Amino acid sequence: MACVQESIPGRKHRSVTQDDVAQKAGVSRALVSLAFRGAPGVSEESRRTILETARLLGYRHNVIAADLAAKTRSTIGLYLLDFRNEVYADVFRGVRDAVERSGNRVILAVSDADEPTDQQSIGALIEARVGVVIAATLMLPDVEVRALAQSVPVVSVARKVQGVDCVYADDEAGAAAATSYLLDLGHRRIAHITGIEYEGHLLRRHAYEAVMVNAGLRPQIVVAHGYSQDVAERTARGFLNVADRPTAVFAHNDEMAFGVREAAHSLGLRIPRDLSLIGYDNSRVSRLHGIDLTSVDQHARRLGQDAGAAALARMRLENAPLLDVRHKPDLVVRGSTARCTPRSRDDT
Amino acid sequence: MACVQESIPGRKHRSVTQDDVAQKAGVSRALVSLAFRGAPGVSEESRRTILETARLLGYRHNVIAADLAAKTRSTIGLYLLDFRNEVYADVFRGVRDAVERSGNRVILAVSDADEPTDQQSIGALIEARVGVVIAATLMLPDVEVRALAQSVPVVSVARKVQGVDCVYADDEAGAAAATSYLLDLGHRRIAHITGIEYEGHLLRRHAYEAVMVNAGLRPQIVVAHGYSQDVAERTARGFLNVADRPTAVFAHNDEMAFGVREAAHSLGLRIPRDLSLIGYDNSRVSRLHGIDLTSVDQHARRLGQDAGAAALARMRLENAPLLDVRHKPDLVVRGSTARCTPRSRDDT
DNA sequence: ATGAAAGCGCTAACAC
DNA sequence: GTGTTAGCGCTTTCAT
Repeated sequence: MACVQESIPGRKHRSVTQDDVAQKAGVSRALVSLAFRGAPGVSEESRRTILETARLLGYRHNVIAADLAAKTRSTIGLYLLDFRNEVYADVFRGVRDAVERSGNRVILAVSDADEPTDQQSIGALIEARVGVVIAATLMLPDVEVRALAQSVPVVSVARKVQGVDCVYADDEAGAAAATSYLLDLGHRRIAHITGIEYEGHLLRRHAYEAVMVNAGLRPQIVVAHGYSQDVAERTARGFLNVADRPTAVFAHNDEMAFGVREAAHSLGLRIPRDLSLIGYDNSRVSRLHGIDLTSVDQHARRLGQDAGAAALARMRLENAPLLDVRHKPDLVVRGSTARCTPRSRDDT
Repeated sequence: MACVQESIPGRKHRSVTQDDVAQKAGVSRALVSLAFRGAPGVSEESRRTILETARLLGYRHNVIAADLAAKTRSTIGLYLLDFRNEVYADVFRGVRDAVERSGNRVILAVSDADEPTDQQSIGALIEARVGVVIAATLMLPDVEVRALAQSVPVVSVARKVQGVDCVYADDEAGAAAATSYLLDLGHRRIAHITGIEYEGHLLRRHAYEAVMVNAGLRPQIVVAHGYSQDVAERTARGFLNVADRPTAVFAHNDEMAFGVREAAHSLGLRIPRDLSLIGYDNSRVSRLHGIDLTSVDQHARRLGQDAGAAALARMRLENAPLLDVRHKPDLVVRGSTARCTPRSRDDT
């Protein structure tokens, strides 16, 4: 959301300062500063007069200048991969839950799952002098993430990266559960649709492959040019429109599952009669009547909460031991999955 | 997302400064500063050496300190009412479209449509010394908004407020179109579900009332305790579960429409056979197969873009004339609305 | 074209 | 308890 170059100069201003308050109240700046932070060493009387005159003058504490003077950084930078995917709104809400009452600001950098801009976005956060970066989800290689972590502590959400704080769900377990469930329903031609490859997020794909191979089946992996509904829809129109199409699809996330769903419908395939479908994220939409999508819940809001807490902790103790929080995802079965029937498996 | 009180002190740091660069390059700080902003009055040679040593040292421009020194404010504060409602993610993306390449940061304050916290959230933005506040959507009374605008210029999105920059869609036109469409389909018992009252956002409701009264019909307005799907669902279970239930519902927004939809289904009512439904926002979900919700599009991303542009303009020219951008909303007809049949209108 | 000095609004030592 | 003195990292006159 920001970059170096030519910035609009910004609004000139003249605001009420601690000096103004000090003069009006007949005390020194320092005392005003102390009073305002509830620091000890200020008499009840002074404190009261100071706070009162401050209110009268419309003074507001300048956290920016305070950070500069104290050589601290109290703002948290939050990087979100994509706002079209509800899961990131959930992460945001989780972070907010955790940070809300702490008095720390959050500044945002949002990227795009079809054309990620991690480097640049995180750069902007660093430029804005954030104390910690919470990143959900980084597509950079692990080495690059560690490099970034040299400039500022990073809390990686939904992806494990060696060497930085991590909060994530067990993707392998989630993907394995989804794939196994489809196998149990009798499906044999099960495809997996995913997006651009990047280190550390091949876990779902690998787990799917492992389960398939283990069952003596041939994995069918379709790699789309991104992770959005649109991209998935275009891609799915291709691989669903063939004679030996899969009878079930496990999608990398709900967004992509929705794309597959739209494509299926436009091809006259009905879910789950002709095609079983599983998504990932258990988004609110997946729960709607008429959508009813079987999905894996990675409890994104919870991840956000933990990440927020981790960020605050990292702020206080620069050298605390690295965090590695792994949650267990849950498969939520709904109506988009059904037994494989002759109708769906018209080849056998 | 932030408040005054007891903030976590923040991370101590020690970063590379312009001083470091100046020393290493054998010039003065001032020159480094100039060089870095591409200001005139620096020889090509100096500029090159400075930029090069900066890169070597890993120097990053400190926009925070720069703003302080220059007495400017280059950060934009963005207030969003609720993240569960996709429309606000769209506004965000619009703002980003507009601000992206300008080099200005955006800091966020997100509230909750069921328990709004406008005052506090905007306060936090002011505390963070933003140059402009873009607010979507404020629930404060107009007077209060104008009061806030004393501290910092406000761009109101999706709501018209006299005395500040505004970017919004014509709610009366949108609501009238929706209501009229239901009338045209033969519906007579048309309910409108909306949330907590607040000044300036009664427009949809008023337009609905006007159209109904004009057609000689009795308006049925249901006021829920918020604007979310959950709240709407609970409320709808009540007013749909009666003998002379409405045959059509016009909801304040898509979120509420989804709530009504869930309630209807849980009561065994089918859409549109037993109940016609219209939402507001034309969200991505409304377009999904199986949802297919008739809705009014207020082009939220576009609103965000205009608001972002307005904010940047306001930063440069404090005293530019006030903006008042009104867009035309569009009714998008889908499958959730149908002619009123004896089946749905079992009373006539 | 370059440097010196002052100051943005605040905090942090240390003195009184 | 309260005031004084230095800065934080940067921009901005104003000299040179």
